[in-house]
Amino acid sequence: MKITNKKGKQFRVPDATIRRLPLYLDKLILLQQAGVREVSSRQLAMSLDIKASQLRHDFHYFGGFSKPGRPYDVDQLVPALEEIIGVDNPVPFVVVGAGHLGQALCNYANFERQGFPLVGIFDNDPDLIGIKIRGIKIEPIENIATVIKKKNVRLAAITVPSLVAQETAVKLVDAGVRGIWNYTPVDLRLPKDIIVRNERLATGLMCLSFKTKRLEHPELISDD
Amino acid sequence: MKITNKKGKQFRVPDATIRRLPLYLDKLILLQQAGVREVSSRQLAMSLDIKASQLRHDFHYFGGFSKPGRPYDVDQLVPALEEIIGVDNPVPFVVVGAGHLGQALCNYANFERQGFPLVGIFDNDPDLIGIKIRGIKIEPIENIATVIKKKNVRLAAITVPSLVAQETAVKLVDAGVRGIWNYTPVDLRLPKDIIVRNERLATGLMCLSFKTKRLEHPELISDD
DNA sequence: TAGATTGTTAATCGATTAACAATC
DNA sequence: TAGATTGTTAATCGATTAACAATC
Repeated sequence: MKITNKKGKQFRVPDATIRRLPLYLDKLILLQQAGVREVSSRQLAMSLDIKASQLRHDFHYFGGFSKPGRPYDVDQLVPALEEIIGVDNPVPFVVVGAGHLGQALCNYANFERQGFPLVGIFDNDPDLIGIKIRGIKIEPIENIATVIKKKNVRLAAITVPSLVAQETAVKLVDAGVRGIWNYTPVDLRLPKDIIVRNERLATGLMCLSFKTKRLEHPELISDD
Repeated sequence: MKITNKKGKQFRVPDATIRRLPLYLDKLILLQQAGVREVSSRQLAMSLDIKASQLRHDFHYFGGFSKPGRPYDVDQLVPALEEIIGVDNPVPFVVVGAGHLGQALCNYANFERQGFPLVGIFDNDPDLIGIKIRGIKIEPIENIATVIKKKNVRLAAITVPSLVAQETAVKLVDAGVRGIWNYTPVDLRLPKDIIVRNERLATGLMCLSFKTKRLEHPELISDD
């Protein structure tokens, strides 16, 4: 991803770095809550099981979080990363589909703590409509557009049945959603400028299975 | 990951390749169910949004799925990949923690279809114990060891509260579990030969946020 | 045969790690 | 000062892509 900073200088941030930024922020918030004021690249990297030089290399794309000789100031670093990642202001999101998975997402307290307030839950099941989860009433799907426009929602999670995944996604995009967190096994067809993140549950189990299988047959492995 | 094949030849399979194997299998099973008999690297790669040469390169580590000039035979490729990934025989797994997330995982029909039968659900909440999900009764956590040993379970998903995540993981490992699918935000400390896969829900939202934020400010981007 | 396809190697590209001067 | 630390560049490592002979 190529981006331009405030001074107009263009630079390219590797995808691998982008994927690590949330992990850094995650750990730093924990440290902050624990009252830690300073952290070195070595400490922070170790807790994330990566090399310190990799962390400094990542930070170097954005530059100037500290000075040579001084460790990082946690209270400075947290807001700096929040701005880079785009969670310096709260980023509201909605969940479409209030089955078990949808409700699990809604109940996940960490989202709010990390700057993602839940502002809407939608489902078409009459038994669910009206029920409150974390203070949010489940609304019928036909209300999606209204809520999204009113609350200026940019992100939505989809946990609906496969059969209605595509049409749900289209409704969301039409209403203004820019990023979709797709928990269905469907390949959504959406305009190129819409970011889709697919969470494929079963592939996680398969990766685990592959790796543990190798470990059950030591004669088949030789770790280096 | 370095492995040795049946002829005793050692070779190293890149992690990136391992991560793609389940995706290949996933698509191929869909094709098989749709009655498709043959597929070229080009077709299969396109549906996964990767290059055909990458797919052939990946397959080349395991070798011999087809012959030059002939596309792949779906009915041959599926079992071959299943064996490589380690799902040629059913791989039973259990879910510990029957809250919304746990129940969502239990209800996910695709696991069974992909070779991962659910054989146990555990929770300590008296209101949940005894309830059946997909024919499986929720049992108290103290029963974990018995079930795992009896059914020879190697994989377990943890969706318990953070506070008891570590002790739950230890119980599982002591009972014989080799791979843990960790849905808690806790860094589990376990023996090195135990494979842990962490699913960090909040980082998914953060990645989405980063990318959509850039797209909202076109002046900050220049995609190449 | 002509067109399509695989297996396989080489070339390119990207990501990680090491090294170290500058600094506290 | 001595030890620890960052920012930054160069070196290494790994992953992707291109190219093409062999084959159907």
